[in-house]
Amino acid sequence: MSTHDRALGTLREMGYRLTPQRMLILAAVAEGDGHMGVDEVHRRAKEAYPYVDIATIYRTLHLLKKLGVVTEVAIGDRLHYELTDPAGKHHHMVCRRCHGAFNLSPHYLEEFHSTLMSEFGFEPDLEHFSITGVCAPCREKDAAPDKV
Amino acid sequence: MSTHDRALGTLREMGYRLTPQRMLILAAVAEGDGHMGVDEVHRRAKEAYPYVDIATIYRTLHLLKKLGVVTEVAIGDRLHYELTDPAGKHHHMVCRRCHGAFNLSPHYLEEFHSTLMSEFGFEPDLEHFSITGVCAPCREKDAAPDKV
DNA sequence: CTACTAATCGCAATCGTTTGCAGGAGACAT
DNA sequence: ATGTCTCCTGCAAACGATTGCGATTAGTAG
Repeated sequence: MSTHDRALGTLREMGYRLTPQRMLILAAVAEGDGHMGVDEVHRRAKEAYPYVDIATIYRTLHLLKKLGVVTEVAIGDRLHYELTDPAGKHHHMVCRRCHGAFNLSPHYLEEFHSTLMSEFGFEPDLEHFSITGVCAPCREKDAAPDKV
Repeated sequence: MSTHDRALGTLREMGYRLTPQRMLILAAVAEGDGHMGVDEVHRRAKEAYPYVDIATIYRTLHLLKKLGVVTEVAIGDRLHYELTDPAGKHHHMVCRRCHGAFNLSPHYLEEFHSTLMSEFGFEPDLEHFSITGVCAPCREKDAAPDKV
């Protein structure tokens, strides 16, 4: 049973209707490898059913996110979506140059989390967390620019 | 010489024009205590000159940010602006409940920064950094709800 | 002070996202 | 299969933010 099928079950269990649009949108996110932009989900969904409205894409992605079926990732200043990783949560490092997204184990944030808690009593939301920066390959390119 | 005056000088030095609108907008940010939303900057600027367009507010704030005169802070999902802290950079912890913003010394992120560098060669942008979460007072309120 | 030039502005159009609303369709009982 | 009840959808309007464009104006030179 795929993550995708299980997600359809989750919808029903939580009392939400299983509409063609929702199945289409979920399928689109599941088929795409990695993070998908809203417009790409829309484009894919329209291939199967041209009348899906962009508003439905947004509403459905928000619903799936609320159910924990998909995860929201900020890439640049746009939100992207991916099937929630069943092997465990992870964060993202997003490269400002190439817009590549790299997974980061939560382990690297544990200490930071507990420091904020003990020092300030501040409980940070680290689930919806992505760090912008420059990845190693792009930094190398900057340091030693190729002949143009 | 105030930070505000120095900022006007910075504009001229960098070859930008010193227009009434820019002075108004900078004054609005300087007068406000702490982070100001774009609409509040607009409202204040309009008090002195009712024709300032919201587009000018955005363009000017982006310019001032590029010059390092103001700092952009994400509060909730809206961007806010404050005069760049001359006493040194700081990050923000923003409470998801009360929308309060608390300063965080960069010191707390140093180790995280160097870990990402050494482990992944990833150079994170930690300047434009704010952490969403729940502050101590709001957490207490949650734990021991008052009689309504 | 006047004239010139390009930066800057206000306006309006546009973008991506969200929301209100009326009609359409899942789910469930009969 | 039919009906009933809501949830859900598509449409269009609205929102905050950005951009193109012609008009205005800051800065500089004469």
